Amino acid sequence: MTPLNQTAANNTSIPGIERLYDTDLAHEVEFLAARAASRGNAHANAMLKSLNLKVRQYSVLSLAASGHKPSQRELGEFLNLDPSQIVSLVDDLQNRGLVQRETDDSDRRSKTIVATDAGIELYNKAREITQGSADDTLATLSPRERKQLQELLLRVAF
Amino acid sequence: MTPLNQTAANNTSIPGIERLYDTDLAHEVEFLAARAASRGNAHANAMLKSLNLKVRQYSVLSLAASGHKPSQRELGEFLNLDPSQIVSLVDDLQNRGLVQRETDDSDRRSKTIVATDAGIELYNKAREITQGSADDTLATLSPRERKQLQELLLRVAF
DNA sequence: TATTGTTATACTCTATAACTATA
DNA sequence: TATAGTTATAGAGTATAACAATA
Repeated sequence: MTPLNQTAANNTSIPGIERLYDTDLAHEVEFLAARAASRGNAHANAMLKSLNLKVRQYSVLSLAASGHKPSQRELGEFLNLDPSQIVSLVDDLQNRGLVQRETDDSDRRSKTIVATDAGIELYNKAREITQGSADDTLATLSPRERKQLQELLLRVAF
Repeated sequence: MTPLNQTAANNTSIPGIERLYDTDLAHEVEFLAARAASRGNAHANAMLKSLNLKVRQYSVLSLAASGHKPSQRELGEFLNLDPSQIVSLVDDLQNRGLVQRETDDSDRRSKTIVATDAGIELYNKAREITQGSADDTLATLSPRERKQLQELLLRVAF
């Protein structure tokens, strides 16, 4: 519980939030993940604004453009979103001509979401932007460390 | 763009979202961080319900109990929250007798947030719960990997 | 003038339940 | 009876601007 970086020349408490790096909270993996994700999300949203996309929509578009023909239920499960949220996300992308709903012939309740040509084109632009955004957010990591982080998160995320 | 795990005996597409592990999105660090954080947050919220706390409130309580006497502005910066959100979080905790506002004598605009005895007591219980929650969420990692993840996230989170 | 906390407000996101069509 | 998608709605979270007190 002693503050970090206290020197003889500066024995008053350190100004700014660096002071709080010393707390229990700042050592909790879950807190750090949430903060990192929140920052990354905010930065990506800001950069995607040029395409009138948010990270949420970009994620759906990405899966729609993957060729795997996910159903709405699968999108919801993969993105940790409620089915009703998927409806409005897909509605929006469909109204913009970026994705299409196709009823699954083997189960006519289910609708698979696929990107249109325009959707794929926009996705390619968006992907460059999000990659740039991630480069910014993860700039403090070496390529090897970034790969390590990716692999560790993959095992926690699913 | 070829699906994973396709065998001769199973050359139709794999059911379930595992099919989507093959996508670009599933390899994006930012997406994985967001999903991991979302899951961890949901699980911790569910477990903290027994103390009538949410992760947000727990975070404020933790910093209030740290002995570092953070101001509301510092809480907002550290937790990536708007000042007005801090007001209502602190209001709530204060109404429950868990934290107190103390006006900073060196700058009478600023209010430092400190935990009461009851707040510290509840925090100790809550901390055990969140540790258990993190143990669940991070169960797939070895202690060494967990430490690695913590250190990598720390460098991305701030 | 600028900053801290506060209030008010609008907006977005989230969670829930009920409904339909299919299975 | 159960499931995928849809709709409606209430609740929680977020973002913005304006204000009072203080610097």
